[in-house]
Amino acid sequence: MGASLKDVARLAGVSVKTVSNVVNEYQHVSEATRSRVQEAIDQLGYRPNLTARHLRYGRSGIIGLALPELGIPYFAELAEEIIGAAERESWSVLIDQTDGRGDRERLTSSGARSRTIDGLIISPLTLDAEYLAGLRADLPLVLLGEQVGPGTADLVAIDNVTAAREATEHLLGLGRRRVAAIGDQRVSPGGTATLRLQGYREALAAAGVEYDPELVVPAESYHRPDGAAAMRLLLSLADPPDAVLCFNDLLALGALRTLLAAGLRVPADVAIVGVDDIEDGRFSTPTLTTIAPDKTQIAEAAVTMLLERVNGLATPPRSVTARHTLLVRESTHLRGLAQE
Amino acid sequence: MGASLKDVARLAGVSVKTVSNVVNEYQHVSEATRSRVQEAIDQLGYRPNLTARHLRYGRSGIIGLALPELGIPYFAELAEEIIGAAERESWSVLIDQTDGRGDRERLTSSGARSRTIDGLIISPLTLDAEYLAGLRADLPLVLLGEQVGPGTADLVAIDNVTAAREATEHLLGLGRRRVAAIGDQRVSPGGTATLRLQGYREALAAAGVEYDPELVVPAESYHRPDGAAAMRLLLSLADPPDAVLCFNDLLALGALRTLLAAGLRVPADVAIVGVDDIEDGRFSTPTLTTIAPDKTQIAEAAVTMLLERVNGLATPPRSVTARHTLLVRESTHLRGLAQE
DNA sequence: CTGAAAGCGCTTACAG
DNA sequence: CTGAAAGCGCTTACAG
Repeated sequence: MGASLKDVARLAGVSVKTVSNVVNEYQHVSEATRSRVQEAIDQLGYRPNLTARHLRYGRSGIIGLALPELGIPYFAELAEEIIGAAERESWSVLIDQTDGRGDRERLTSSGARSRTIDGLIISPLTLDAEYLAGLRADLPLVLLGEQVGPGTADLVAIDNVTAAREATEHLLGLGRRRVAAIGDQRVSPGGTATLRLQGYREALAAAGVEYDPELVVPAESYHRPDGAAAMRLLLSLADPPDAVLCFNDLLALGALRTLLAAGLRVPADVAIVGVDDIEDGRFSTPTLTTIAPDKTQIAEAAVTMLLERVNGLATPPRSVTARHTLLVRESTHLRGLAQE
Repeated sequence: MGASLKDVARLAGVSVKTVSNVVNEYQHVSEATRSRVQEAIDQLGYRPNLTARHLRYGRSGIIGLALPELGIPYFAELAEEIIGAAERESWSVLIDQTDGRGDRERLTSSGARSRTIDGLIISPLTLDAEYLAGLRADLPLVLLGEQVGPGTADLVAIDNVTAAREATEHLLGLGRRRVAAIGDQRVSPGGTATLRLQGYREALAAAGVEYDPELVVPAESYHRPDGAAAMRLLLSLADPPDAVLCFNDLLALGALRTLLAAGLRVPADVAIVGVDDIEDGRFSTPTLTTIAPDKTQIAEAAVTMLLERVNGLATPPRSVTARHTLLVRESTHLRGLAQE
């Protein structure tokens, strides 16, 4: 295949060490030697073998990114940011999709446990403890969005309670009093859904609106069809909602579809807020009001913390709270464009 | 850090070769030896070092996937399929984003040229020749969607001419005669856009409708804002269109937004067709008629062809034409749900 | 059925 | 400023 250091050394008539010095741009190589070596490199089309370099260094230069699925825009957008942040530090990213049919199979077949990664950024949204247990014990880990067990690893997340409270306050501020919530999940006790539900309830309580369990609809997953189905359920109530907080934008877009298909007006009849700020919501009709997490900040914090761990940092687990912003768009704004 | 084969061998009182035999499940290891070795493995928590294995084998077990950006749903969905197909063959996927600000910088900084990959699947939609030139000459390559130069590498794509012709015929079949096209690009002569434009023109010609260059609007990139802007341009014409073929779904969703915001009805006033069948179009209002490429087939063909090359196959470049289907939804179907 | 040794391509003390 | 040698952890002929 390709030429090795040894080949270059032979051709240039120098030692392997000298070639290595040139390749790695070390000082103290005479100009004459350097150019002779460079010539040999060009002539042979030599390229360093990173695998060998990694073996020597005891690391691969690759970090893993474990996500439920890239088909969910929020994760795709986040992956984009994380790959960018990692590349800026000269690291590569290997993506592992964890959701869908057969977590276990995939875990085994892809050899995630012993795979060539120096660290892992993982979004545990739908991950069971089993997945984590299957990982190398010494693998540096950063959790995205959600704690798994107490103080397991570094964490970066937005303040979910506050975010949900602000979104709900916004809906209440429009004068709505039948505010529903879509996306409840009881899988993980301290999970995202639980925190968002808490924020929702805090806002209701502060406004003196009674909490009605009937208005809280769970979602098995956070895709558009789940939101659509949940909204159909809410519309079938004797006293249906006039506003909905959806725990992500995909649920909100599904709910929106159900409302429009039922001939209802958004936001005139029902106002909607989502979470994530995916691009879809900026071009739907009506456009979608949402809580926008600072994805760039999340990606950069995750990569920074992970690389610190990879480089040997040994402090107790840390936690970064990323910024979030409520973006008011047409789905809650009566003078919006597409009101008809 | 972790234990090596040597450590296990020492603890079990056997040679390294024997441990390797056990780990790789070779025949001809006595049951007694096997269990003794297995015990040592468990005790030390030994895991094979893949980097070393890869160095030995002369390959990394990793393939690269170079895409414009994951933020474009079509690419995210395709990446999902490709990662899945690769994992089924026990290969990992490293993603390289090529678009956006500073292709060149990223190419250099990420070391794509010498990176640890055994082969590359690349979607050259927005890639310049420079990127390809920067790659290892001996790197097995599969192109996605679009040829770059004649017979450069294996290719998998749908029949773009036929797909565009069918979509246009569908619009003409609704009785529309002012059929616009959004997404023209003159960057690459034999590129996707050129082929789709050709199919569009063939359909017009076959229906005896005169080709009006005014109705063909270029798009610099294929995002929602490009589609929205192009549609605004079309609406400003003296004789605006009553149907639009968009060269991808994102353009179509952008165009849809412009139409609805302008108070027009879709499809009553203007019918729309896209290409890609991304999930967004299944939940927009109205839902989006589209050409659906068989993404699973594309992913599997690409991975299969690439791995064949990696394994030494040396035939001339091959070409796979993937299936596509026209999915008729509300944006061209008058009796659709959300007509109001 | 098992062992001792070479080598994948690199870097890094250790000499000179 | 440059060389010779060891070693990262693995697999694979080659012996026995």
